[in-house]
Amino acid sequence: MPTCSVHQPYAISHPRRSILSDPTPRPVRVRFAPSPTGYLHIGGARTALFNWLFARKHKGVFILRIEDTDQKRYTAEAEQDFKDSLHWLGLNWDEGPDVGGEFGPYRQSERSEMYQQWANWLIDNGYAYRCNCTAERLAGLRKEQGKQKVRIGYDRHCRDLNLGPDCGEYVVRFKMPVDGETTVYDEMRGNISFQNADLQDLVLLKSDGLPTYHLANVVDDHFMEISHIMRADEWIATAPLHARLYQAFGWEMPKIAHLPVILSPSGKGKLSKRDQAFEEGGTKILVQVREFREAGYLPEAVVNFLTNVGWAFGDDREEFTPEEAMERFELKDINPSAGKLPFDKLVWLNNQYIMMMAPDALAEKIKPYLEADGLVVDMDKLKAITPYIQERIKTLSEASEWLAFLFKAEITIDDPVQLIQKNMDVDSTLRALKASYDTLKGLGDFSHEQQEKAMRALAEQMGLKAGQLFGSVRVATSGQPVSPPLFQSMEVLGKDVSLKRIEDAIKLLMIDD
RNA sequence: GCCCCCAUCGUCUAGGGGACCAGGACGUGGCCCUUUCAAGGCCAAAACAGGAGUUCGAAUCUCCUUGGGGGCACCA
Repeated sequence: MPTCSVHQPYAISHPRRSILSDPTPRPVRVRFAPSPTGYLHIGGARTALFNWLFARKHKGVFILRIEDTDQKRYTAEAEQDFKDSLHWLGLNWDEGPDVGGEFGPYRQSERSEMYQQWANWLIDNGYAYRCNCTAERLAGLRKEQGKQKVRIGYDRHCRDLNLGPDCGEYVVRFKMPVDGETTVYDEMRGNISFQNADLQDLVLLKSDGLPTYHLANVVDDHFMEISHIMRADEWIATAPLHARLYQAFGWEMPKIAHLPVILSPSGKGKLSKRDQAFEEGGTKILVQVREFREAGYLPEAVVNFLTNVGWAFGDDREEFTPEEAMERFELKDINPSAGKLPFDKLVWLNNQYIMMMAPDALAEKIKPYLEADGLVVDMDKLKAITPYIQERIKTLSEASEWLAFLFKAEITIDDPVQLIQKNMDVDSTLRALKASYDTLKGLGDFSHEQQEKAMRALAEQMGLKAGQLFGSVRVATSGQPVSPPLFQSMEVLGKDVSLKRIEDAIKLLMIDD
């Protein structure tokens, strides 16, 4: 028997908003309410995106709310990453930490008093109760249930004990109806029904005085006047609890839609940090938004990409702006089935966006990635060459592979054999390089047009195919069998450096021979 | 084990009873273009998970099976 005093329930009248009787449609207010316990996950970003799209479509308000009630897992660094990532994607919030708003504070740790107050209200009105079962008892219960291959959860030991606030360390649990059923209307799926007998008396307030998600999200959504909830699939199972909570409080429940989750490319479970190590068809699997940024994807491409997973623009269009998407965005059009991210499509889309950019703007975007790879960037050179790599790079970070030879004083040719083109040998290659050297040296105008004119004539004169002659010079000047167009490259490289490199290649080939 | 959700080409999807021997995109293969690599153009292979039912008619509606996913915490 419990040793602590029995708490007598009493009814109090609590001031509360009643919007039940208000027939006017609510203004659209939606929120992204992440728990910053790690870096922003791409699936979280998709949830945020859909909320944002919906808010913008309806000229509503998009709110960022930080759910930091799990003190053990929350980190400030994670919260910063969430904000940075959201900003990077262009998903700006109208209310939230840093921007404020009249429904704040927007960090749950700053609202604990409110949750306690409403938890007490539930107890006082017979909708919830204190439970002082120890963690050991609960663990034992679970173990026993596991042994018997049943899972009925908490046994409601304290449900009718009417424990008072002086019963030691306690949690507050919701008194779920034991019979009947609870139906939740999902905007995408329609009615979802649960037998109350299958539901549990979940914890609302933890023993540290902080609320669980269930209490906090209901109280906050109500007082922040959230009109529509769009959250991940995994919340379906607890949706009936939330519905009962709204009912107990006498509050109107926001309309709700459960977004499909993103699956792991491995085919096993949800996409998770564990998938980061893998790749698919040569494309690295990315999980956190910051990884997409680091890998050189453009935020516009990522947003476009994400919008088309779980929802489709229609008209067989793959490329569109957020503005175009928000015009058509409807909850009912969201595909309720979970799916994988088609990374190959992102690679393609990113290249499409890169090709659409103004070359100078692209050069500016590329610069930091080159510098991150240790290159000292000459902006004039970069801008001059950018138009020629624009259709070749899939990501910004790939630019280094294409351009390093322009920004390095010395290049190395791994294997001199690379200088020798198809159907050629050392001698013919040496002749070709020497003739190219003389031809290029004789040029007064080192523009790529003049180079090409002269070199084509040379090829013909020597009885070589353009690819043979140009290939040797390409390797000589760039150190690579694959490079941006040869003459444009040499123009940017400059006449002196180009000739020097051809000379070095000739020497290399002679020594090697 | 129990509860819930989901199911169209390899992948992302269009499709809301006849307009579908199922359309698009990525990827894949082939051809063209071409100084490499790309980009671009053309062409091709490729799917309604299975079974019952409703209906004159089903990818579309219902049920069952199977498969996948989620949940069953003092985490969100």
